[in-house]
Amino acid sequence: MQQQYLINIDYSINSGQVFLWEKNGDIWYGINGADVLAVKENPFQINSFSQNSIDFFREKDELREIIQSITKDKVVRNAVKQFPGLRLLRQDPFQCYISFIVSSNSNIQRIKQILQRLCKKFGKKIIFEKKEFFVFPEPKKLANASKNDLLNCGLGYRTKSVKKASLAVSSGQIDFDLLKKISYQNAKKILLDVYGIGNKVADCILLFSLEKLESFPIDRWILRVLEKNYADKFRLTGKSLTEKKYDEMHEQIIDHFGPYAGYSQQFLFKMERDLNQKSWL
DNA sequence: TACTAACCTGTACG
DNA sequence: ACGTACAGGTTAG
Repeated sequence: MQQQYLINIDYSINSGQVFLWEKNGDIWYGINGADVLAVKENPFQINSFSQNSIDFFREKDELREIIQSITKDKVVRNAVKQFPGLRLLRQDPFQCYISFIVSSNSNIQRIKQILQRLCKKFGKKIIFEKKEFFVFPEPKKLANASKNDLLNCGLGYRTKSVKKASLAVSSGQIDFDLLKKISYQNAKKILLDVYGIGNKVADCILLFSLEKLESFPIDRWILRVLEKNYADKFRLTGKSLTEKKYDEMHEQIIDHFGPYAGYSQQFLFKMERDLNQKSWL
């Protein structure tokens, strides 16, 4: 019964958490901050340019306990069964932060395109396993970028958000190490002060890069899952998700799914998008 | 407090 | 082909 706690790289990469990944043969290559990762399965193996081990695939998570904890109903049970080995990923915080600011009102293909352009224009070029990569730019670099250069990356109206958010980091207003240490609620409050970050984006950053596993990003896909399967359980009044409603819903979600709710979100999200045959990377 | 339109831009439909 | 809607949301009013 250990089998189901192995890691499935395809599921994990293709679940909307990351954008700067490419598959080459049976090896996935991905940008993670200033680092480049190379990953393959059977057996699972990960190499990195930096040689630092950051447990990107959260191999040390107690999946057995987590899965048991989130399996509170048959919907999650099905999703977990359908995607064995799907993992949350531990991302570089700054890259994650910018990625999800860029994701607003956009789609995966375009998000990827924009982020690739940012890397190419502002990131350092490195050679890893005989291949050329452009890593993710440093906060300072994006904070100092000209409006025009950013626009040329395809950011559109998100240019202002990216610039301000980068400045917030380079100036020290946003300190990811600190955010990791404090509570979910407090860290979220701080993130929400940044222009361009709302509830959903904040929750993505907290879940995917700041160790807040109780975070449960609610986007239109998850909303669909909840409406379809949990209409009786969670209050879903009205059309739009106002800030207050988002908070209320999160509270009900934690009550139901527990402290690892973020993992349940990832399974449900993956399931719903696959069901609708939406494309990934 | 609750609700809506507007927002850059590429791409998928009709 | 060519216009229009829509995309993992946020902000301003």
